Amino acid sequence: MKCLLNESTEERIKAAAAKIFMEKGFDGTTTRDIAKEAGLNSALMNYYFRSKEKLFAGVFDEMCELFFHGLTEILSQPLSFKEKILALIDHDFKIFRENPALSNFILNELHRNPERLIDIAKKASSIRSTVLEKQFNDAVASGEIRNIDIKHILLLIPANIQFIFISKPLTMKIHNMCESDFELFLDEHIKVVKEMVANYLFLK
Amino acid sequence: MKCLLNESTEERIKAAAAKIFMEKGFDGTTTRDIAKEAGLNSALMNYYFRSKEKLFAGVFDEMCELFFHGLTEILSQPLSFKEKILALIDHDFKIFRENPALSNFILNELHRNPERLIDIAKKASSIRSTVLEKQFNDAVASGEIRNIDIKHILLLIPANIQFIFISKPLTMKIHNMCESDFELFLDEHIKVVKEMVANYLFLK
DNA sequence: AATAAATTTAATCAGATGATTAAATTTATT
DNA sequence: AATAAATTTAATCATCTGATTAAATTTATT
Repeated sequence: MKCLLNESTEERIKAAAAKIFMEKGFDGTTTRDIAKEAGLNSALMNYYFRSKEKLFAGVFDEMCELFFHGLTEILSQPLSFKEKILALIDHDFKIFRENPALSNFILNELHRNPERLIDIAKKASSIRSTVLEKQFNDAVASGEIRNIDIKHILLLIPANIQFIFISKPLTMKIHNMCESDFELFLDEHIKVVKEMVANYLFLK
Repeated sequence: MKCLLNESTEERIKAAAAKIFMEKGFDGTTTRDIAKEAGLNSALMNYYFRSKEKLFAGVFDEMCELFFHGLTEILSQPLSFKEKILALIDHDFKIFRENPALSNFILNELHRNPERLIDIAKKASSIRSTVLEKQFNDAVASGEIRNIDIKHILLLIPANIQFIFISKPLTMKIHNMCESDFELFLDEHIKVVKEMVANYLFLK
């Protein structure tokens, strides 16, 4: 019986699982939660995915692709280093804005379960690109970019993009923001971030 | 029977709970985990704290005090706005460095359980201080501080201090850092952060 | 020293959880 | 149309979990 909505059962389970795992984390999510969200019977988790853990691993893998998408797509493009940074900021800000729980989900899971790091390094391989490193060094040598270790840059960018989403509940509460206030704040904040980063990193 | 170490049973349970909750979160922690860590019998959770939830609430409350300590202690001191920012950076960096899992713990819990925000606003009350706001406005008017909404500053500072700890597992993996490499990186990074923030915020 | 109160222990409970099972149903193949 | 294969369902299982219970032990009080 193919489902009512022309979506396969497997896909329905995965979509429901992604939603609930993102909200409640692995431990806080029961197979019955997922089944309810999908409108299916909980035995199907095991029929299609063998275990809750394997279902989670699949969801986590896909979310990591999304998390690192900016790095993999932007940093390998034929752009100057400066252009890459600005493009990365725009790209990542868009991704995280569309998936506000993503960062918290991935980073918390890495605290909870460091073994998942084993597979994750591959996805972040573009960070370790020697091409990028050489490009960076040339930009420093030409006086275009501030002379700091590239590792700091690769931390400053996600810090200033992701933290606002990680701290969203807190920020909204402290400043009494409704959802639309927060959206306006996001628009402003990304401008501040770009200005600050440019001001510090780009010397000419 | 007072325990071997001259610490009360209640304190031993709380300390063990804080440790395990910080590692595994609420859902991932069992009362038996805590009992084992404390070297006690799990029925004592209920004897002393009535429930796992109440034990957690006590631990969470204390961790929030620590999380907001910089804000409550530094922002109310008789310092210029600029001095406050620099003092806050140093203070917070020290707190989070000593408690690297703190930020992830608090912020993830607020995602998982937004009801905890009800009590949290009180602890962050110094953020909403009219004294601070006036001081900030004066500093802007005198051309000392960049003219942006203070909310952005109150986000940039924790972003650049806390994110490095939230993303610690990932950063260490990506850059193949051992613990001492990471400590060195921290020393460098805080310098970069201070320089970037000063460069952007402080106009004279 | 005897008694009361507090604390601790070990066993047990009721409900929840991931997983399994077997039957029912649907889809695919002959 | 009959049969086989795949999918779904509902019940059940074994284990775990927070909580309770009653007995044992320790500490405090008289």
